[in-house]
Amino acid sequence: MTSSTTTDRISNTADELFGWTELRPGLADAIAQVLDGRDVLAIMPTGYGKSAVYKVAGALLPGMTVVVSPLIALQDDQVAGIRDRPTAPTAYAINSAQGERANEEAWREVEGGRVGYLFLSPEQLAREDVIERLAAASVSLFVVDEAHCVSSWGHDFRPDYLRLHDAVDAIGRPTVLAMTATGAGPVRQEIVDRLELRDPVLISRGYDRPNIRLEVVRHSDDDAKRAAVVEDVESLQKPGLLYVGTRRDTERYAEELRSRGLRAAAYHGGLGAKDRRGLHEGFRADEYDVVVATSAFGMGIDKAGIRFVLHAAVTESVDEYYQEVGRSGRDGEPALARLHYRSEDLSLRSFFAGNSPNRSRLERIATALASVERPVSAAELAEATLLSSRQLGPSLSLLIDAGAAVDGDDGISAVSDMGVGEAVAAAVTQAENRANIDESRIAMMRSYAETLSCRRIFLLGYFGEERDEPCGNCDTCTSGTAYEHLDGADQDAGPFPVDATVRHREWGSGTVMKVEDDRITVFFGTEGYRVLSLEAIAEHDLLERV
DNA sequence: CGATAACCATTTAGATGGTTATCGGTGCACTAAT
Repeated sequence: MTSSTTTDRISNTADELFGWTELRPGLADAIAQVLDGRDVLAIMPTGYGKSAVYKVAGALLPGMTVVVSPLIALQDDQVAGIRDRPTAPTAYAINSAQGERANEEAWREVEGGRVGYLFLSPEQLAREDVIERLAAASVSLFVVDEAHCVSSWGHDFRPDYLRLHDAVDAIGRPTVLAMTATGAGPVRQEIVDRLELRDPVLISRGYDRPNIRLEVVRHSDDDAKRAAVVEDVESLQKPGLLYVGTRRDTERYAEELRSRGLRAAAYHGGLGAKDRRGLHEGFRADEYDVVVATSAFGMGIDKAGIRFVLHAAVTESVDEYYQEVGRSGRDGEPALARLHYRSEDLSLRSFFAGNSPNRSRLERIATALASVERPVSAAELAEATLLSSRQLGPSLSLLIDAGAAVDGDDGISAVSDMGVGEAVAAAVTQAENRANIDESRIAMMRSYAETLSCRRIFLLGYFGEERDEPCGNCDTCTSGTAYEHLDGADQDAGPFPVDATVRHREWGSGTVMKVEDDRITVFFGTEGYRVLSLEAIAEHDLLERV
């Protein structure tokens, strides 16, 4: 429990080492819980100062703090930020970009016990040599920054995110702190499950951003949409961000905007590291009116005065949308989040969601697992199947998630009573489930774009915060339709309240995410978000509460 | 799925319309060639 001495130590350390005279609500609480040895999932908006949690807690704990950070550029910023405070404990990063010599120097400091914070990518933590050296050091706090990456990137793009719990165990199971700016219930649950957090404390602050005006403009014609987007950027107060769906569109829009005399730059993952850094810094220094970007632009952008975030294409989920939108108006001044929506744009997202699994790869892995006598490491398995770790990762996690392979303490093994054919079939089903979930997340994005209700009620409801009154600062409130479609009312009424666990005849168990007059939205583990009408539920006895 | 590039044919040489093919996001780490 938080004693006054703990409170004092926290505020003294925050002040003396980092110069913070006051910590925002929730931060001191999170620090106290970490010091108490509790795992913590902290959900706070970017710019809230949540890094203070691991900085202060890490300074007060005896050993080293390991921080898992998704981008090397982010690690550089974080290290530089800490080094700017001479009184703070020493910070180092270890990654492929800074060369052998710098890495070895960092390791020497780690071994000498002189490092306060060590920043690593999940890929580093998948290396055996890294784990051995960390296990020899004394790590007392393990931080997963931008923890939503576990859910959004772990499955296929960066599978090492799903194996972080192994790293935590192997270095002596320090306290785990996961932090992110956003996450609906299912995302939070996945973070907790995947990182294997133990009875975690959830600390969530500041979801609502009342100064951001929410708008959606619907289009049927692509050219008309493009024209409207360009016109918006011209007329709105700068600086701002324009998110588009493809790399090509970043160039196209940026060029068009430049031809109209605006300082516009295109940003996407295909640019070199140098260009990317230059653009970040230029944007921070107000050298651009607008950056036109794919979803690559964002994490680590800590700029207070962004006046608008426009979307010329829908995102893959409401989670991602809110994260991108949340980059505006961080100074508390009015800002605009406007989505230019065409239902056709959803198809690009569906294309990305529908990657079918590689059967022959699954077969090779399942065959190899069936033939080994003892549990093997992922590296051994890669060798045995002649697959690169990158090819192996996604297929392997499918097999594990499908229950066709076991990821135990001493390695990965097959499930004895399951044949190769059966294992592959289970993994394929698992992939279909995942595609269903991705598809349902896109469907929720469609719902947001097409709702006539108050958009803020919709968004906050999606993130599990109740609100009954229309916000007055979105387009549906202004047009009046929000007052004719009151979603948020009567949330507690009815047989299936929000957060209730339910069981569907076909889809298994799920959680009620949202309640409306005549229907409810439920998140199912295998299907994702589904909207069910209360009438149909009653008529066919579809759902029971458990 | 949808946008666009590439290709092809055409009541004759440049431009148009139709069909087919291709591509689309997010980053770590590592390697090989400069």
